[in-house]
Amino acid sequence: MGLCGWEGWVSMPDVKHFDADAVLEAVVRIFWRQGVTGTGIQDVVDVTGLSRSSLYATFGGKRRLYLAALERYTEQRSAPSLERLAEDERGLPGVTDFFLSLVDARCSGEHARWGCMISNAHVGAENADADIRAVLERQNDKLRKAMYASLAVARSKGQLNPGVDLEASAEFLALLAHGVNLRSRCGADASELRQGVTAAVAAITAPHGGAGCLRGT
Amino acid sequence: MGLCGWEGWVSMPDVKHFDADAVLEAVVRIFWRQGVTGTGIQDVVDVTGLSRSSLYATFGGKRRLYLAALERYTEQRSAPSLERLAEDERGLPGVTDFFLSLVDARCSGEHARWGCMISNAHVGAENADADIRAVLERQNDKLRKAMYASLAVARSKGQLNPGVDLEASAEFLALLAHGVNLRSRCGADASELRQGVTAAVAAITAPHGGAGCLRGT
DNA sequence: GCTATCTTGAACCGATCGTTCCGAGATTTG
DNA sequence: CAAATCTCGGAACGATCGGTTCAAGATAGC
Repeated sequence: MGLCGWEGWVSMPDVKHFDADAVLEAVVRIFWRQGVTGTGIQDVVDVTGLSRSSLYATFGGKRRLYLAALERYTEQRSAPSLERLAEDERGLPGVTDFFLSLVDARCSGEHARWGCMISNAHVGAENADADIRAVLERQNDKLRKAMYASLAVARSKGQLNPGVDLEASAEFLALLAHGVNLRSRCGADASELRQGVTAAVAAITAPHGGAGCLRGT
Repeated sequence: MGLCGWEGWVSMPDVKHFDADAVLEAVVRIFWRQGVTGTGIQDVVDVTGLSRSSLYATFGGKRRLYLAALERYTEQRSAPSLERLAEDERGLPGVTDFFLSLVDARCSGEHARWGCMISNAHVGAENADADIRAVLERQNDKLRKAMYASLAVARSKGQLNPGVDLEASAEFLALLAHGVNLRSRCGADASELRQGVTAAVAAITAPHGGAGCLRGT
């Protein structure tokens, strides 16, 4: 913005007096918890500690601010676990781990009952914005593709029930993740959620050593 | 309110000039679409056609108004399909029908892309209210119990995979329904959602005549 | 120190928030 | 018709909304 290199010389009389990254993280947290309509600029001012003018000079406005926070969330919070899932070489155990750690993250620790910022954005008025909706759609694609990758590994390892459709099951597991995120906002028991996701993974598991196929007892 | 029968006589000079039920239905629709934080009293005035004073005299305030709308939604929109599911005697076909008609209702027709008012309320700031949260929890219980009932029928008919846990699977299908509701708000394809829910039901289906269990070809 | 640039807090803008109040008009009873 | 009572439209309440402006303070290079 200031150092656009006009013709050789440029002055830099002052620098930002705050850590823009730390500020954005605080913004993520409040939008994550309260949503965009539930959060006022004053709230953002309060949690970041900087002034309205600095906020607007740096980010531009509520819409741009939320968009920046949403992108940061996807990169820092969502993408890592999705990549871990997509690159997991274990198959179904990777899927199970994904869901169990999801339940943990949603029900305990610092962000308990906050849900997922992506899932939350599906419901709020923010989904009317095309740019925001594009982020949500892109992230949902990532989730589904990560699920598909792990399911494909599971198939190659013979962990999957023969009748399981990879594409459709990836979709259904993605929907399940959204359901977990949503229910966690209302204080759902972690054990209940664990039961649910465990049952879902068990349902697509091949009837080898696990449950199922026991006939006499 | 007016006819509390003091001492034999009571006056009734005027009656309400509007259909309270029709008004509440309009309130349901706007809260359903926009949520509680996204809807102003002015919006309610606009869609109902009556004035602020009548609104407050009849319902009491925004909180009470939303609560009344939420209860009406559960009775008129949610409960019927849940009861149909719970009393369905077909087993898994009943579950499939529930999900397919859910997808239809969420993706087409008058209320397309509105999601479910119950699911939506999980995300909004309204879930901080104890009374509202009680409604959400009660309704989620109904959903899970209805699923359980249909799964129990399915088991008795031998439609279920032997390893399927009724309780846990009811939970997982309830989560799936929330996922469908949530994704529909972002414009998810009906065909995608149908694929997902179909795969979920297929996963718990016994390997009889359907998919699965085909060994040679 | 001087100057240029950026940061920042405070004030202000029009609009909207949820809520309250009152007068005018409608309606039922005697 | 007259009296009593309720309804309801509209104005107005104070507070907060998102957004802008501006002068004073801080910081850099000269």
